[in-house]
Amino acid sequence: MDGLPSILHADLDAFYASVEQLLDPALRGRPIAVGGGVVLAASYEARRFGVSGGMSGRLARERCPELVFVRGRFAEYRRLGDRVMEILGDYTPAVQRISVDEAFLDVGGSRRLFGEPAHIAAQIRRRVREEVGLPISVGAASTKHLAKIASQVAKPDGLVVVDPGREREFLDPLPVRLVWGVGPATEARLHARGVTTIGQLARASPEMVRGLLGAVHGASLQDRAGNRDPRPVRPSGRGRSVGAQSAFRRTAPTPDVLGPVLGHLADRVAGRLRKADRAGRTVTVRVRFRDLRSVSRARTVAEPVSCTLTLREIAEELVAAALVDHPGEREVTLLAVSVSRLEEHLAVQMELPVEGDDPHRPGSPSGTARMAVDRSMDAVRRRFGRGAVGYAAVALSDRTAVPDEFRELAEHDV
DNA sequence: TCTGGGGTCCTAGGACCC
DNA sequence: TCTGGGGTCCTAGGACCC
Repeated sequence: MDGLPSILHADLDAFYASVEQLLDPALRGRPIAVGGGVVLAASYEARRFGVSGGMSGRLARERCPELVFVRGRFAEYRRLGDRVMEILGDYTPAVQRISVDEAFLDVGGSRRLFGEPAHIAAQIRRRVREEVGLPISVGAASTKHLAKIASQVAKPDGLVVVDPGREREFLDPLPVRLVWGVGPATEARLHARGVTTIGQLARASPEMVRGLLGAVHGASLQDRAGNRDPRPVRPSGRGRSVGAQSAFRRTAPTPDVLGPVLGHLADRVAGRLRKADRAGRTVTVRVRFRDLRSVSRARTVAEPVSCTLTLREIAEELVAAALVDHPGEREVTLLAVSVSRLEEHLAVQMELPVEGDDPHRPGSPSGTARMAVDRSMDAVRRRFGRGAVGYAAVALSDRTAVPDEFRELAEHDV
């Protein structure tokens, strides 16, 4: 798949930490971590000490005694990420945003206006630096996958253009871990077969790779390694599921403790669904035990759910079922609730007369009462913010608690 | 390093239908 | 009576990504 390098991948460097250093000059050049109990992001200065995202704050401090912790200004991350995306949008409408700080662009149609892709990439980097004040790395190549690898190689604060005809030369010596879809488990299996570079994966026997990793996964990884994965840049679609989870210290799984946690999670999930005028038919819960093993239970219902109380009840039943199946587990460390098989579903709807009183039906008398509760909560929140009313965030989580603003940054569009 | 929170996709196997 | 074979929907778990 040699061709003109018209795909760009733009990725802000150590985004949260860079924003903090931008907003507070005293932090520049110093090792900083965003977060407290858990490191949500680390500056490059901190990474040199072995500090990385997901690490406990205590370990990070051990590795880097002069590490500066900052709380995190999440609204600023959203605002500055949006400004960067606006700059990208100046060069093409074909922008596929992957997360708050990362996007693909197809600039194939932008040559006449803005010049060659390499030139556009350089302009983007300069404008983001001058107009926003942040470092951004860009990769330019003939495919999304190759552009993404190029931007990773370019970091920090660099530009890598993979010229047509030189794709193999660029790709072959790189570690196989850089292939999109190769995580720790796949990497270990490939290493066990002596496959450590992308070139080796590209040239390995397809039978061996498919036997090792499964037909579909194996074939797609080899396509990527061989640069035969021509997926187009397309503006991101709507999400397929909505979920929320909460980790906490070891807790005996009694209904009086887990009920409020599930109420809070159901409220977050159902509130987002209603805001997007959607509802879903499959409810899934996940329960994690002390040893970090987890189990899930799911139920698909006939009528799409977006009501907080209904979701909470289903979640409670599923969690109870999971616990019954694992009677030996005396402590729980995480609960998750998610809703999938989403459908369009206007949150404000007519009261439909139906016989019986199944509260799970939106038109039933008690179903209508439930919706009225949701609607008035939603209205109060629209005026006064999410924290104004509702299920209190549960205080089970102390050290590991992550602020709601951070959760919102990770949310995909529903 | 014992691990936060948001997602996606894939697979195997069972239930059920024709 | 026992049987083939395909399709769909669903559940549980795993791997991966940002």
